[in-house]
Amino acid sequence: MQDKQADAPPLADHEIGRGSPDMKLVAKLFDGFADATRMSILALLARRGETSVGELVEAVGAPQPRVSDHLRCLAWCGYVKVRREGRHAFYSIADKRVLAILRLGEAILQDNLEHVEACEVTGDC
Amino acid sequence: MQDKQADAPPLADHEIGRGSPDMKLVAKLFDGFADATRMSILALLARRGETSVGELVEAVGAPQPRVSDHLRCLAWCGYVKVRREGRHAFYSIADKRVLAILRLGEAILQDNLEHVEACEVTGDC
DNA sequence: TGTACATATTCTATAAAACGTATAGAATCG
DNA sequence: CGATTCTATACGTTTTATAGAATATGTACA
Repeated sequence: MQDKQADAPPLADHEIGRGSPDMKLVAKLFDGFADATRMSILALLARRGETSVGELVEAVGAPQPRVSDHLRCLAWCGYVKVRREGRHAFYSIADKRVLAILRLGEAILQDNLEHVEACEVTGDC
Repeated sequence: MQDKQADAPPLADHEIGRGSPDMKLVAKLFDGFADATRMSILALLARRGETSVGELVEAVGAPQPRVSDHLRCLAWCGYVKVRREGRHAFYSIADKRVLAILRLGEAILQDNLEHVEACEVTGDC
């Protein structure tokens, strides 16, 4: 177990939620990460780089319309970008900060695995 | 508009989603950030440091049971910790990586404000 | 020990989101 | 030009999660 308190200074007043102006938007944005299918897609793009929809469908194991739909969602958030070439569409991570968030999330998860797993069993939370 | 491609190298194979093992758990974890009430709570804790439930209720403007419920959720994820003192409960951010994620999320949002806002209007995504 | 206060839990209803199926658009190939 | 492939969209259904109200737990204090 490493030190969870390392790095990252406390937030200054001008950062985040001063009077909670756009908390709904921030939540909306993070919702992009809060789905297993989208996470699988992001993880694949993170490892493979630019990938076609067809390959993603095969790798994720979800029906094609669902993958397309989630890709559209991820594009709205600015997480992925698309390059079209003929009848193919190649997606890739559009913002490297997405990778940073994925890493942080995985790290937190590994330090709290038992808890989060238990939480999932109950359906609560 | 700054360079979104700065920092963060591409993910190595041993990182994230190798065969998509616990993508559901990762998604579950990020779901902690995907709610306006929870985001408000986290933002407040980030700025004020340790805060009692009562103060949070007043600051967030949500009914007390709801705040308590979301706090429980955040605690499950390991995002916040509680210190009990008499009949009071003082919550604080338990993991500074949470602050890092909040910052990254806000930064991405600011670069995609128009898009995400439009996305919210439709109810889609 | 009884009462007031602070926090946590339970339950039901409603709203949002994910799913599956069907289908439409667009481009290449025969 | 017809057929096939790849991707995107639309729709109805089901699940999930949030909100709200009522209530329980638990501590302090008179």
